[in-house]
Amino acid sequence: MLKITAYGDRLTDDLDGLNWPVGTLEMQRNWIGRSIGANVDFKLAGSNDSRDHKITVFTTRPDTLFGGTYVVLAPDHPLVDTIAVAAQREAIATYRAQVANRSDRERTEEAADAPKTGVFTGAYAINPVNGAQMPVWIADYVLGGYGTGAVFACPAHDERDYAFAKTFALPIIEVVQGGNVAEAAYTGDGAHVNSGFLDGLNVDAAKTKVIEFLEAGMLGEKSIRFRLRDWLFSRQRYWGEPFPTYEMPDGTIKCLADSALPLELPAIDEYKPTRDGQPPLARAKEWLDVRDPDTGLMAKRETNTMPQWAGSCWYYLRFISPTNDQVAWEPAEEKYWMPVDLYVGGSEHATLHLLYARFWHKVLFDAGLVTTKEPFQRLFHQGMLHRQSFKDEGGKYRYDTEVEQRDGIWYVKGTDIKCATALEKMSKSKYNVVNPDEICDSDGADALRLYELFMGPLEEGTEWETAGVAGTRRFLDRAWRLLVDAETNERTNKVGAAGSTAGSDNKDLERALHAAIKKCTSVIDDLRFNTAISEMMVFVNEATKATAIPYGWMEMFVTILAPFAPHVAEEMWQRMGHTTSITYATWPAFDEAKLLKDVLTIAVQVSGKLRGQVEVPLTATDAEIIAAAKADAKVKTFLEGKEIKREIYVKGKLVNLVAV
RNA sequence: GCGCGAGUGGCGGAAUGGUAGACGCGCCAGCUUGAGGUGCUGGUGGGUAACACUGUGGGGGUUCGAAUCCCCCCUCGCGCACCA
Repeated sequence: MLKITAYGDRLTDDLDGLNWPVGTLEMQRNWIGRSIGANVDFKLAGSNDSRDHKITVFTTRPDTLFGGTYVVLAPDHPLVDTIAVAAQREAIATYRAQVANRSDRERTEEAADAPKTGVFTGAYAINPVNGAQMPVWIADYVLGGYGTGAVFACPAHDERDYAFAKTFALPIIEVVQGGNVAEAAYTGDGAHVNSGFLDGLNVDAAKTKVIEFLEAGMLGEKSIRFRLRDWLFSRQRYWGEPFPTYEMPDGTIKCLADSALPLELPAIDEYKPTRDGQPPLARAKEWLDVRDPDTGLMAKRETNTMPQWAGSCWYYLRFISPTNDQVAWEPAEEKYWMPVDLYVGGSEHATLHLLYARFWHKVLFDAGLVTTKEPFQRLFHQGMLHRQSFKDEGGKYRYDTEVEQRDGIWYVKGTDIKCATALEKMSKSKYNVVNPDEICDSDGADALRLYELFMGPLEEGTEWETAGVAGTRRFLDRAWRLLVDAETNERTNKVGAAGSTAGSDNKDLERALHAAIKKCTSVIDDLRFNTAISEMMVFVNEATKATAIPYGWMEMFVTILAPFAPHVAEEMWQRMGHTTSITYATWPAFDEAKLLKDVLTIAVQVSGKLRGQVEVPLTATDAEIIAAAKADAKVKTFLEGKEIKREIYVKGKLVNLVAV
């Protein structure tokens, strides 16, 4: 077991400084599930309480103690047998049997207001805040494994307790104002009532005050609980890192000496557990026996292996010093590289790998082996590609090449076996993957890569459409032909020799170039590549129409294309006469001034509706622009007979004439 | 049930308070071609002869102006689920 719960607070609090998707941060918080509340002791009442038994409950709402009307134990709570009165024992036994019969599935599909079941134990507990006697019940909505396995119920302000109280006609006492407890539990904030020394306080203030009261009277204390459980870190499988430990005849566990590392998996004949239920490693009879160098005694190796996480929890650290086999990583390099600046990975890791790795990293931090408290500063989830899948009547998935459509219905080819279709994430097991090798063969790795980036925002995931690759392929072909004649495979003279400035009076082309540079520059940090590719397409479309392209402009274009289509860009770079890789080319700077047109095109609205467009010189004053807008023939017809109440000018964009 | 995210042409998607539909796929037309494909040029939300008009899941609101902000609802995806 690894004591991950000991890090629950830090794993929650340290999320605050991370640049992660908000949904993922939320999922981690929920998974760790920190609840801040109190443990409260309830003494047992009645004649049979000569023994010093008490029930400790955990609650996040100690402020509602005055509204407590009964206490519930989990059916398997150890006190049940002790406190149950004789008359109820049979009913309790029956109920426990019933609960044991319910499947996990049944249990987990239920919600807070699900129908409640339970049995009275016959015992009573005393409410520590007011001395009230409260019946003690058992019910399966209280879980033995969470908190203390016991709760006090305040039906007025908890949905589950409310449903239970209604079922068994238990009293409901309002202690927080704001809802209508005759109809439903009220879980919001409000002033306390019927609560003695808490009356008038809101929830937060009342919590603080009641915890002070409990602690002063030795009746309970503040308590933090986690939904997260400690981590069982062993598996009864072959394929996992073996634990470098062994068990001495007296049962003590020892670690292998450094000189005996690394411990490698032994070869075995069958990767299955043994007949008597031992893990597969128990099959390696000779490997199992090891002599303890200290005592000379024979000992047994551990047969469990580590789970898959053992490697994924620290591989990023090993990547820092991959060729050094003397240390796991070098401290100086760790200092230089850590934390990971950008981690791109699927959201399916949100609560497992990403939590486990953070935990290991914190343990290593406490041991002084890493210098950052968090491993992954920025996290980005790429979306998943989806594609149509086909499943035949027998439930077997089929490849798209195995099916055909007749009269709008899909069949397995040449048969009458119908197929259901669904849009699902691409997966080998769903037979709906597209083999990227085939696309590389037909259209090239650059066209494939470009299309994947062009499909939409990287984090969103979308439907794969193979036909779309044609678009990025066409774009690359067109870019290539700016430079190379398709027929002769020779340099075109559209782009002149190095230094050529022919075509530099083409303002539209220059604007498209600088717009593309600007976009490519900004999107690389944001990982929003799709719009950058659009801008490069605009440039290529413009350049295709141009008769000449200045050499320097072409160089800039090829440079910004390189990160997106490295192979084509590299070849274009060479064709332009370069002898060193484009990787070393300087990233071009864009010029804001070159993004401007010679004239401003101003949209003209009348009362918020677009009615015309006017072109004005860049030097026009606001007043001149508004005058030009009013003078537009089409605009005039909409102003006819109306009075202009307001004139709004949005710099460089539009004029809105509000007229009635 | 709770939490997070998303709904825009035939399709993928642009635009995050200022001309909705950039760019691409598909489709239509013209040129090129013996033909087909490729390539090039133009067109393509709906509606209309043309305008007016209409249009970003639905309803309401704020604003001179809303896909964008606010409120209610619907649908879909992901996660968690009787956690006291």
